[in-house]
Amino acid sequence: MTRAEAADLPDADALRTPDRLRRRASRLLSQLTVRSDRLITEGLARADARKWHYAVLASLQEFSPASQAELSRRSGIYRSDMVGVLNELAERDLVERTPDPADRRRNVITISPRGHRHLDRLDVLLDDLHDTLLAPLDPAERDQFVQLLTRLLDHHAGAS
Amino acid sequence: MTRAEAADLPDADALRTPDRLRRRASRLLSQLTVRSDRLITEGLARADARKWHYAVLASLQEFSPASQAELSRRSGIYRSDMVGVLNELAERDLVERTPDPADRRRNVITISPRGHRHLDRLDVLLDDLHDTLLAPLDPAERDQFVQLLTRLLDHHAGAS
DNA sequence: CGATCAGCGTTAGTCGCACTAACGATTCAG
DNA sequence: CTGAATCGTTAGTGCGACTAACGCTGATCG
Repeated sequence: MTRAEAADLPDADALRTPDRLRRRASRLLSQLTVRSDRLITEGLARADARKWHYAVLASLQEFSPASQAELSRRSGIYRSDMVGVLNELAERDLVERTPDPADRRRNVITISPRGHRHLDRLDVLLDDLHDTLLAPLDPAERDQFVQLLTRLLDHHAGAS
Repeated sequence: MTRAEAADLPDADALRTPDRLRRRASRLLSQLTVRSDRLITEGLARADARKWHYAVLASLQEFSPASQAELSRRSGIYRSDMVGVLNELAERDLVERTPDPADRRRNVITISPRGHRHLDRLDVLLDDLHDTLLAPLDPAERDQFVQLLTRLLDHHAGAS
């Protein structure tokens, strides 16, 4: 019944990881995240998109036009990196960037119709990718998992 | 009762993240992992250690002396990076590295008495760090969390 | 035996991501 | 009016996962 029955495998545990290691939540998290990131990144690449595109477009859809700094705060992307992301989005005509007449330090970022359609596509794509990511879990467990992650993240999202 | 009562905060949601984003397991994972990694790394640094030190020492403790390649497979550390880790461990006299007379390609890595003691210290340190990492969860939830992570990781640990 | 292929330890280097520092320009606060 | 804060932007750091290639050794097999 157990794995011990596989006695015909000579040195089957040659690549076994010590339990001490396997049980550590920190390790499980980072290992799983590497896989998750790869899955998502490759999936989005097939749609000529990156994770940040989604983050910015989603933020824009929910909170109408916004400045770059505001998008940065909402999406968690550093404003130094936001520049490049918006360049890519503007190249693809998913977003329009115009100087703010009311405050000439700011840019006003607006999501375009193409941007909306693209976001919709990314949403179904991501649903799909998350379906394979969470494949071994049934719906209730997926909710639980997301809920646990959310609680942990919220708890550690305060002061640095 | 709800957060809506905080009406005295003028534009309280200036840094709010769209729900679309917050719910994605992939995003929760990577965000949480950044925090978790930082917590662990900083905690271990205070004991003059790194994550990999623990991984290697734990592997050694469970599977007596081993070659570098074997340690690499068990711990998930690339053998190109294993070199540096073992240098650090050897510097600290936590590990001994000697050429294998039986197979002159290999090195035989042995954990020293100091290494055992160090590993024990790291274990309690990590227990502590994980306690703060998982602080918002009660014991049952922590088990659940680890179990869900394990199932997901096992599922995605196959062919790459 | 000899040739070939695989595994070992090591060095070097790539790529992407989170993050910092500093800049000129603008706006806000005292 | 002066100093502080905010904005967009450029450049660069540090680190973790990962690849490529090397010289050496050992195993395989005709």
